Amino acid sequence: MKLAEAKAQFIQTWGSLATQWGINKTMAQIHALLLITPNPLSQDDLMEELSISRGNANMNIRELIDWGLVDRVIIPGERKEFFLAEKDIWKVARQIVKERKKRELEPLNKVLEQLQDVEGDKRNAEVKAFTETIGNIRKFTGQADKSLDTLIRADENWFWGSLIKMIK
Amino acid sequence: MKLAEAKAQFIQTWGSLATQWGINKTMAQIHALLLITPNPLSQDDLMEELSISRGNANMNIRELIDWGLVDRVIIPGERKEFFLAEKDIWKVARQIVKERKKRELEPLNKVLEQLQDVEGDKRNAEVKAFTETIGNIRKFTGQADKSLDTLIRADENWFWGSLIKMIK
DNA sequence: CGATAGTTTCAATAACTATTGAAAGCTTAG
DNA sequence: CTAAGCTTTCAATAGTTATTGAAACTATCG
Repeated sequence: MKLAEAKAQFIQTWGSLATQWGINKTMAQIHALLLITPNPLSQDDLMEELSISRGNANMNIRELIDWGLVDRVIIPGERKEFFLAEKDIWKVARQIVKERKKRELEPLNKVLEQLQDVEGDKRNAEVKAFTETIGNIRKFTGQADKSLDTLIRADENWFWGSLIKMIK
Repeated sequence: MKLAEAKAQFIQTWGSLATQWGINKTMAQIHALLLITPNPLSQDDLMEELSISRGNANMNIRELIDWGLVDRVIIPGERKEFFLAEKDIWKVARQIVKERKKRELEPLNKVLEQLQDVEGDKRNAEVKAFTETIGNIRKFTGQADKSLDTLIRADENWFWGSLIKMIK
């Protein structure tokens, strides 16, 4: 397979995978392109390679920076801004976990906490089923919360190493 | 908080969380309602409680069954079909991981494998960066694949227990 | 075998989300 | 200061995905 073809396929695969995870396709494609490009790219480079508009490029670059996956780079002598992605996939994964945890798991935990105490007779089957389910979900999300914190702080070798040892 | 209100909030929270993960809102809401309901519900019950159409209900119930999260239940003397959700959240989570792994991670691994060998000079910076990134992603997804398999097979206490011991 | 209760399908439509592109806003160099 | 180069915003529009509802289908009962 030729490089250009392989690049295109990677960008497109990454983009469609992202949509299945509630992530904007363009955002994933920009990220994919930056991941496989050794040097920083300008907004115009991204627009051209991916055939996207200025506004779209701008918005999604900003989002990627906000997620901590891409950095702005200044190249001396150039007026334009350039962009560079973190290449260490383990760091990328941890960063994504960290952000999604903050944006989703933590708010969910707050809601569940409020739902834990409903008024009503505890002997009523409906009330009982509700509080029980919410309680179990809370237990689960609470454990997930702690474990993800550890994972976020973890060093690659330590984490996979321990997990693999634990598995055997 | 009153039960009815709490139920409604849980259903709506679960539904909007789902959309952030590429899961259909109605599917998540039906699942949420079945999770907090002790007895099996009919399609008509679901349609009424969630104010959704027959077609929508039918389609998403089928999808939930397909994901292994909901079971069809026959109640003697009743002509209708009833539906019941698995209440053990740990089992639910494992089932979701199992399905997403099968539907997404495994196909991704196949694509990455093909992308691994591109033609061209290995000393070329572009070729080098590409093969290196793809290689790293493969290493990562390969490890994730194995670890998820273990997690899927794992028993709750064993898994969290070991993870917590490992963390400390 | 109808008649009836229940289920499934699917084309039309609605709702939602992403994308464009032109205009406004900055920033820097001269 | 102001013109040129570059970035950001946002209302309009396109594209995508979800939902409806009526018709077709299937199973069950007397």
